[in-house]
Amino acid sequence: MDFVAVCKALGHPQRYALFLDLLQGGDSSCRSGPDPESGACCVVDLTVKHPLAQSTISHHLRVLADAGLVQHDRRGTYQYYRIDEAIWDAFRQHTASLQVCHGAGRTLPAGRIP
Amino acid sequence: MDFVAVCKALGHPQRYALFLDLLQGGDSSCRSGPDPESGACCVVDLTVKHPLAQSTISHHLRVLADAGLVQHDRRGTYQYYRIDEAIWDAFRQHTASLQVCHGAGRTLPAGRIP
DNA sequence: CTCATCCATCGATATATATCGATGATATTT
DNA sequence: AAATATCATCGATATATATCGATGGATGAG
Repeated sequence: MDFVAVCKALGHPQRYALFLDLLQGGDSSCRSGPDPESGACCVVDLTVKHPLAQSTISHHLRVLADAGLVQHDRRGTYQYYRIDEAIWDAFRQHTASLQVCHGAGRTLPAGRIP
Repeated sequence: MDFVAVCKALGHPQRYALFLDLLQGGDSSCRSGPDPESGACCVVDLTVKHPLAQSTISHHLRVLADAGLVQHDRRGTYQYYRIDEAIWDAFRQHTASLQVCHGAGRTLPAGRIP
């Protein structure tokens, strides 16, 4: 899991919106069949819900996939996108692990100190 | 806390490195005085540790500050940068709250389903 | 006062990104 | 086979970002 790459992928409003949509399993306006339980979304559905051209949606999904956040598989002419939970969990865990160091024992090197 | 803005700020390798440095309180090579406990870093220290021009470091710190991740205060000619823990905690909490929806009760609208 | 240091800002340049429309590949339907 | 639908890729363009060196303001030291 490349933390910086994931941040970069999520650091764009439209892409984050797509990501949220996938996180929520595409909700009610997604016709994702034949396995609605999987929470997958196809590109047309996303194109309907987001104010972007189809090619732009496709591009953003590719960026998310390159960052590892998203998987996809074909079913017929449809391409179903879904969150890669392992990567997302790894991201969340890494984020949780990054804490401000409150240690008091740091040594200061010699030099001009204001 | 603007999640997308924070992600964008962290979605750059050098900026992430600076962020980690600040998280760790600047560690031993930071002469951050007069309050080493505060975990603050001044720009020169960061310039020494990172392979970037001073103006570039300054720029990245500004991006981090604009995202709310980082605070700074002057002491003499030095400018001390530190993590804004409240914002960072909010980011971590928000990240933790974003989970894949495993709900099974989604409704499917009428339409062509492959 | 004068000099040196810290550092933000400016100007310039190269690279990257976002976005669209058009095109074409693949698969399904008729 | 022909028509239709999904979707990735391509080409083009506009905008944004990263990076540097130079400049100058502010502050502390001598």
